[in-house]
Amino acid sequence: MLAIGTLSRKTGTKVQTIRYYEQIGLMNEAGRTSGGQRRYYEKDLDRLAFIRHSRQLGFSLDSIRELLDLSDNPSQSCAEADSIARRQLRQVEQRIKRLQALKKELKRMVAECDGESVAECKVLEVLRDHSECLTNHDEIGA
Amino acid sequence: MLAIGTLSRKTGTKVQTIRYYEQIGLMNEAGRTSGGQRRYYEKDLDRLAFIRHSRQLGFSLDSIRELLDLSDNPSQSCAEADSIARRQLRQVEQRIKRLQALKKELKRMVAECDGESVAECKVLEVLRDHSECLTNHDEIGA
DNA sequence: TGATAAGCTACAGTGACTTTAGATAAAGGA
DNA sequence: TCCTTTATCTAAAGTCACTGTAGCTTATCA
Repeated sequence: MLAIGTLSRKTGTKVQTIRYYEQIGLMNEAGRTSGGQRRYYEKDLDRLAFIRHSRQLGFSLDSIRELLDLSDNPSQSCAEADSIARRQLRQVEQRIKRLQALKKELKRMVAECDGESVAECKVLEVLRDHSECLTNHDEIGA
Repeated sequence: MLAIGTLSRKTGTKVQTIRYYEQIGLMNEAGRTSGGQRRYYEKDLDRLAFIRHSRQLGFSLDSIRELLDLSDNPSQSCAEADSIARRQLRQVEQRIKRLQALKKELKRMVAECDGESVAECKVLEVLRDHSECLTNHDEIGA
């Protein structure tokens, strides 16, 4: 029987995060000691490891839920797991593309800046004037 | 005098987002008509465009706040704006690196999967067993 | 005048957690 | 056995950067 802290250490997951996974139904409800502390089996550790690894590969919790369902029913076709992974791959590729466009523009920004006063700062100038952009970066963010 | 919808259209920002920027103090409080609707000047439009462009380049709202402060005090040295931009560039480069590692592993995952039953699914297998990873991907996510 | 579009506030929801506060339990040493 | 330290518990709020909803009011134009 493993305590939550052991799962935490072995998977590099914060204790609160494990409880959160239980709360949203991604981890099964753990058994409890008489004092009310959670205790886990090896299979719970495996499941958590699966979740964490999938998260590290960028899968959303929803996707992970699907993958876990598949994993729990091993007689089904693999096609669905494959398509989830391919979708994930496409998303990753798109993010890379977008970030590379950002990198290009940021590089240009800092390259043109020669450290004079803000009045002539290229960084701020570029940010002010979108029309100077080399790239169109429509989407935002992470 | 520009209505909020005009700013919205010209900058591609949702109306609610503009109001949100006002709420958190990123945009100045707009003047109002007798009926209570917000009205803006060109300079507000410029400021919003600056914010949006910076967001598209991945700057956090906190960084943007700093950049706007600099922009409002044009006699200062440009060094700080430069360092914020460089920090941003580093972050973008790191994200690209990480995503490329993910891409590699996802590619390997889907390449090895031949569409048989879940029991032999390489995708799920790889997710189950972190030790098979080619890469160490410590950080998570976006 | 009256229809329609645009705007208003206030609040809840998103994803994937993290943080905090305050209390209780377990484990190990003297 | 007692004590101390470490681990765990619950419940709720906070994070980031918005987005969505409900129900109402204002502005604009024919």
